[in-house]
Amino acid sequence: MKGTLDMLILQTLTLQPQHGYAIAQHIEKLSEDVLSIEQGSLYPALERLQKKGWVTSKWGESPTGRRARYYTISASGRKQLGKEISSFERALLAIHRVMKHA
Amino acid sequence: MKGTLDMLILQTLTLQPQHGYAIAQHIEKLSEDVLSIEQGSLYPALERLQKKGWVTSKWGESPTGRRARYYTISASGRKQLGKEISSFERALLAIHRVMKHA
DNA sequence: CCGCGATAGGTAGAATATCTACACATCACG
DNA sequence: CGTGATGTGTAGATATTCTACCTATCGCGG
Repeated sequence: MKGTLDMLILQTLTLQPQHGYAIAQHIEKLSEDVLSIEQGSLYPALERLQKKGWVTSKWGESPTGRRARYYTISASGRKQLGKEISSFERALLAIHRVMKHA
Repeated sequence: MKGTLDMLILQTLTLQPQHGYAIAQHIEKLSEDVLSIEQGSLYPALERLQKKGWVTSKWGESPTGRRARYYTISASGRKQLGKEISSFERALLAIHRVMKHA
């Protein structure tokens, strides 16, 4: 699904700060492999979110001992997430109205 | 919503053959003005659908007496619509699983 | 009669998002 | 020693959509 990556990432980060690779794995696993987050989408998306101030990041160490950049959702990020969820649901309802005939 | 325009157009054409302007109006009205189909998206999309063989078109006359190109969904278009609906629903479920926590 | 909004079709170019395909590095395991 | 998993990232192509135009006809109010 196009245009939902930011929302999915932000949602994932509400659980806990995570590094990029883990975010992608989390989403793929929860979606039962329906959604796949390519690296070429993931990292630009994370940069985008950071540039907008919706996430912050710092270098850390992953559970496997490797260097990893941990992302944390900010207050404005949570606000943005709320907006994205409601506009997503709004659009969904609208599509539903068109598709379910009438 | 990105990537759903083709589906919405094809769905609209299952009701009856229609010209571009009417398709856009139909979708906008049914969606209660949540979705808006810009001409710059609509006509390229119709060309795309035609190139793929999912719709056919011919010149006709609109109820207001103006020249208008009428689009009709083809058999392969209906097949494609089915595919798009199921992949849409599949993706939707996947997103739901990610968003509704877990 | 004249202008304007609605109806109808269309294009050009920019912006955006995503994907494919790389490159790099470390670690564990066979 | 090689391969797959973990981890970050970039370059370039592709696709879709949007903004902003252009053309033309019709009906209506002033």
